[in-house]
Amino acid sequence: MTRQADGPLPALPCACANLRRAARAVTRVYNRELRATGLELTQYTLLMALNVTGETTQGGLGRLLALDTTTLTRMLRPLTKRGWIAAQPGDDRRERRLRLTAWGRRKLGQSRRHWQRAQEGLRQGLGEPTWSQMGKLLAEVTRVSAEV
Amino acid sequence: MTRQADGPLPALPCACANLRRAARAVTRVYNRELRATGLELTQYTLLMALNVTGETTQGGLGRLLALDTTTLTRMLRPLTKRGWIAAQPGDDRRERRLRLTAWGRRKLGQSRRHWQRAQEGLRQGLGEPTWSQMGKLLAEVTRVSAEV
DNA sequence: ACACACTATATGTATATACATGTATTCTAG
DNA sequence: CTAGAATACATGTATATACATATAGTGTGT
Repeated sequence: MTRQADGPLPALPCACANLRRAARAVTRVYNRELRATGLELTQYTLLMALNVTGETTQGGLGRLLALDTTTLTRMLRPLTKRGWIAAQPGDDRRERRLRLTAWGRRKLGQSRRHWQRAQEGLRQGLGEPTWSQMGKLLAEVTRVSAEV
Repeated sequence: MTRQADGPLPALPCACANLRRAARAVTRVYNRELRATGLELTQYTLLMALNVTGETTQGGLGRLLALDTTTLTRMLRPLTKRGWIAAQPGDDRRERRLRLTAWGRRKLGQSRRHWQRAQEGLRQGLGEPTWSQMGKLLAEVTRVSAEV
């Protein structure tokens, strides 16, 4: 990306644009650290989420991440291909039940310290009060947007 | 998207994942309102940004939006195709100078009230103090992430 | 003027993301 | 039990996004 020396970026009139711009900027920070692992932030997120939930369905994962389930169909493909996530039909045979494989857990474990460098860097850059404010704020924004 | 009745989504351990999840949820709110206009939020954002800056270069627009300039090459294509944005080489002939056309300004004007419905809905849903907190917070997050 | 570093954008490739629609499966009213 | 509604996921299609690399243009030191 083209870097800049122009000081802080002016706020945009659109809250959504500001949010997406922030997401791009932050994603770059995390991806830079994760580069060494061969995982991208979004892929790390899927493994992390599955590790948190334990076995779940594609729809359940999509709801947790506020991701369209049909988007997940394709996002999961490279991860199942590489053997980090396993999928099999559930008792309700429309469902795909997803779980981390042993390899997936290992991959997640090996990548965690890289992820953590990014996360700690951001936390330090923001400072503790701002950091925890961000957590609360994002939860609230997501809640409000999802319930509309 | 699959809707949910599960109450608030649990926070994820990763700040970037939380940020991206919020961005997806909020983007859906805006896109729902913008649907009637034939513009998507990201396209509205480009028109809005060009309207704010006036004539600028592709690189300048990318820096403003924290978007890779090579990403813009393709994001701009449908908008120039439809005649809302005009591009021509600058005095420095490597540059593409971009500007809103009259049509583009009109399109932006016609779409503004739809955009505003989304923005006002979100603002009301969050309440004024949280709303302005969000503005400051996103500015800070973007600044910190961009300067690393 | 020239060689070389530097900059701005384009292209190749891969993933992320959503919506409309299709298909298989499950549920439910009668 | 069955017809039709509802659900879960897959596919088609379009845009969003980034990075590596290619190309063309600019600036600079000698």
